[in-house]
Amino acid sequence: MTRTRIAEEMSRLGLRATAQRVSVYEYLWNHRTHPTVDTIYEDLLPDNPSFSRTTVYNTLHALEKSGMIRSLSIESGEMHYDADPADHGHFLCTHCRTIYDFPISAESVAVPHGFESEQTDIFISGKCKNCKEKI
Amino acid sequence: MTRTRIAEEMSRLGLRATAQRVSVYEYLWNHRTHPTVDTIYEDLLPDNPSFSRTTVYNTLHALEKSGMIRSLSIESGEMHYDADPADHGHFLCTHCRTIYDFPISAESVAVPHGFESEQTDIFISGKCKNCKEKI
DNA sequence: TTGTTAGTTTGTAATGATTACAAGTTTATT
DNA sequence: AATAAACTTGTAATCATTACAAACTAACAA
Repeated sequence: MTRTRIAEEMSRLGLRATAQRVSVYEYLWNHRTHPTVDTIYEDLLPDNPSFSRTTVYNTLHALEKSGMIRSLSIESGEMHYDADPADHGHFLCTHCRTIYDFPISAESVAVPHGFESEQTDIFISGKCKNCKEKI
Repeated sequence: MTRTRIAEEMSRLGLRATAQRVSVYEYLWNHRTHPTVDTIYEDLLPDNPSFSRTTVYNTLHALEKSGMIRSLSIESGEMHYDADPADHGHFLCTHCRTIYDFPISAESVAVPHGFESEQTDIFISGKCKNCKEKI
């Protein structure tokens, strides 16, 4: 996704497409590892020396509110971020700490009658295929 | 559940059944509201003046490790605790902040082939029935 | 163009949940 | 009773996140 298209998408959602915001989203789009605020900040800093950690926080909150991205509290401690806001599950390997995406079926998310679901998080932790074979 | 039976269960799992630990578990057993560390601490303090917040943390970690309870990171910020370790979903009402339990079906937890699931968390947030009707 | 205003960025300081640690206490075992 | 291991407690540190205020930037009107 080009920076121009990212900027257009932000404008469409009523967000000012500042250089910093575009950079954060571009980073998330290109790094599907569900990075933390700190990883994003540290990786973007070399190319944007004036970058502030607070800007990363502000941007992520704005993007999440507008629905462009999704936050994952799959680990206690730090938040992770995902450029894909569509419904899918997340698997955290307790050995290598990798977070994997996986598809979920519609019936997975059946809430009780009368309840209105706004956001669904399916977090599973365990051993991933790689680690299971290596250990 | 009596304190004696709680103590027996702890011993069975290789945990020392101290008065403090039994109190924490007894509290969780009787309060199915998924309380936070601070709520547990504040509520138990009047009857146990020497109680320490650190003991609540230590106890909850020990109980979780042994499988007697479950921790929920359904809200960023504070951890919630649940006396029921069996698989079930949690619904957080974004209006009244109540956390509801709900049943989940077996197919909800289908991880990719080769992956080994150790823990499953299904968190849904939205408006609960009560709040939807009142608003 | 210039001025005005609202929105954004940035750095620093505060907050608040959690963990680290060490000294004291309790429990299980001999 | 003696000993060692486990547990409790209070205090101090840690660390992600938020609050805040000043500087900056973009949009828009006169």
